[in-house]
Amino acid sequence: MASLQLDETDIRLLNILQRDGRIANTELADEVGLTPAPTLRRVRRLEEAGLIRRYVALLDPEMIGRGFLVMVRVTLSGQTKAGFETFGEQMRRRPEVLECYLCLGGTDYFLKVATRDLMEYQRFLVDVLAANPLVQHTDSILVVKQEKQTTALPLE
Amino acid sequence: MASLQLDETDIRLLNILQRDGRIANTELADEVGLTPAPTLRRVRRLEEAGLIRRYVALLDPEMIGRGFLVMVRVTLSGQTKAGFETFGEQMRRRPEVLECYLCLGGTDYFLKVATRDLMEYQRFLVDVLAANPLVQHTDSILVVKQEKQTTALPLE
DNA sequence: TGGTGGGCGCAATAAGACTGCGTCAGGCTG
DNA sequence: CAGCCTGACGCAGTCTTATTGCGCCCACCA
Repeated sequence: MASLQLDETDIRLLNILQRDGRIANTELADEVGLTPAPTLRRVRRLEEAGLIRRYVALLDPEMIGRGFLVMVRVTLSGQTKAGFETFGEQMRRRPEVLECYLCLGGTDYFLKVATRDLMEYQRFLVDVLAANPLVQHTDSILVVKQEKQTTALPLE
Repeated sequence: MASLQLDETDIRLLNILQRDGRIANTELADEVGLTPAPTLRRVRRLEEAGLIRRYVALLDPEMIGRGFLVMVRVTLSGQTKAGFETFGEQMRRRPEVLECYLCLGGTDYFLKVATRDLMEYQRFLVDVLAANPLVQHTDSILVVKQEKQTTALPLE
C-alpha cells in the first residue's frame, strides 16, 4: 500500500477529526481554509486509504455504569498456541474487557476492564479469570484517577 | 443530574453510534424503526445529557507511525501531592502518552504509550521517564498483538 | 514552451438536518 | 369513568450540507 503522502492540510484535517469526528464538512473546510468540495475529497481519500479507520461516539463511562476501571496483568498456566488463541477469543467475547493485548515483559496478557464498581469487578475476577483453567496468575491494578485519556494519536 | 432513563431504543441508538459515529440520522432512524425527527431529538437529548461525550475519528496507528504500543508501570520516588500533580501534568503534555492513570496495586502510575518503534520508545523511556527525578522505577510491557481494542462500552 | 496531472473553486442537484404543529397513548386527578 | 396533562411520534416545509461534474490554474516534464 502506498503510504499516502500527507501534506500540512491533511494533518490539520486529521487532527480536527480526531477531536470532533462529526464536524460538518463546511465547517471543516473553513478551519483548514479550503472550500467544502476539495475538503470532502481529501477526507474521502483519507478514509479510503484506511488512514481514518472509523468514526465513533464516546460515551461517559460513569453515566452508564462502567466507571470502574482496572488494568489486569494475566499469566497463563502454559504458553501453548491453543491456549493463547482460546484465551484471546474468550476475552474478545467479554463485554467488560475493552482491551486485551498479548505481551512481552513478564506478563502474558494485559487487559483493560470496565465495570460498574469493585463488586462487579470482583465477580469478573473470580468467575471469569480465576475460574479459567488457562489462567495461572493475575495482578489487578485499580485506577484511582484518570490523568489523561485520549484516542487522538499525535501526527508527525 | 437526573440519571436519565434509557429505554430499549436509546440503547440501540447508543450502540449504533458507538460503532458508527457518523451515520446519517435518516439511516439511524431506519435502524431503530423510528422516523428521522424523533431519532434526532433522542440523539440530541443523549448528547445534552452528557451521556454521549463526543464523536471522534479513529486513525490507523500503523499508518501514521504509532504502531508500537507499550504499557508502562511507573513508581514515583516519593508519594507527595506535588509529585503526583507534577507527574500527571508532565504526562498530559507528552503526545506519545495516550493514557495515564493514577493507580492502586503496587504501581503509582500506569501509562499507555504509542511510538513508531522500539527505538523511539527507548528514547521516551530514557529521556522522559528515566531522566525524570520523580520517577523511581518503571516496568515496560510491550504489546505483541492486539487481541481486542474497542471504545464501545457495553450497555446494560 | 506546449503537454499533462493534480488539486481547487464554482455551481447545480440530491440528500439530510431541523423545527413547528397536530395527533395519540398512558398515567393521574376529580 | 371522563377529562386533563405530559411525553413522544410522524408529517411537512424550510434551511443547510453533501456530493459531483466541469473548467481553470499551477507546477513539473519533456
